[in-house]
Amino acid sequence: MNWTDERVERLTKLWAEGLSASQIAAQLGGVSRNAVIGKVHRLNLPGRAKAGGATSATPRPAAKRVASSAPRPQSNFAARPQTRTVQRPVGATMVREEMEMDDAQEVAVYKPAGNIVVPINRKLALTELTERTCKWPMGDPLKDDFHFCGAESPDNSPYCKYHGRMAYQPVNERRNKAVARAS
DNA sequence: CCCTGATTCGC
DNA sequence: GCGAATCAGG
Repeated sequence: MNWTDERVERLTKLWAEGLSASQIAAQLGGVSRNAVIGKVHRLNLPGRAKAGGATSATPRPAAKRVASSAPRPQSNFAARPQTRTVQRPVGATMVREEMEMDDAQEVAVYKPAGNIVVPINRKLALTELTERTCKWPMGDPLKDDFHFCGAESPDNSPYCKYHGRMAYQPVNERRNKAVARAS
C-alpha cells in the first residue's frame, strides 16, 4: 500500500479532525496505526497537544531490533466471506440505509465499548451488510473503494469499536436471536 | 489489560 | 520513505 496523494490528503484531513491513528488506519485501510503515525511525523503534521501538564518529548529509548526472520503478518482484513447476506435491492434501499446511518450517528458514542471486542473494519459492500454489521460509510462514495465498516457485533452489543453505537438496528435483535436459536 | 502518540532504525 | 517494534503514558 503506497501513500498516494489522495491517501495522504485523507490522512491529513482525518488527523486534523482529531481522529486517532488507529481510527485513521481503519478508515484508510491497508495500513497499521504505526504506519499512520509514522507518516504523520514524516509529513511534519502537528502532533497531538497534551492536556495540561508539560508532558513532552518522550526521551528516546532506543528500540531493540529483533534479528528477524521477520514473520510479519499483515493484511488486516479478515477474509470477506460473508455468511449472512441480506437481500436488498441496492437502488431503492439506498435511501433507507442512509437514514439509518444518520440515526446511528446521532447517538454515536466515540469511545471504545468497554471490554467488548469487535472485529476491525471488514470493508463490506452495501449488499453485504446485515442487521448487526456496522454501517459506517468509509471512503469516497463516488469512487470504487467506497465501502462500509462492516464490523459485526459478536455478542449483540450495539457498539462498533471505532464507530460507537452504530447502526446495528436493535429492532432486529430479537429476530436474530431467534434465528440463532433455531440453527 | 485496553488504548494513545512518539521514537528508532532495519529494510 | 516506510512501518514494525518498542517505549512512555492515560
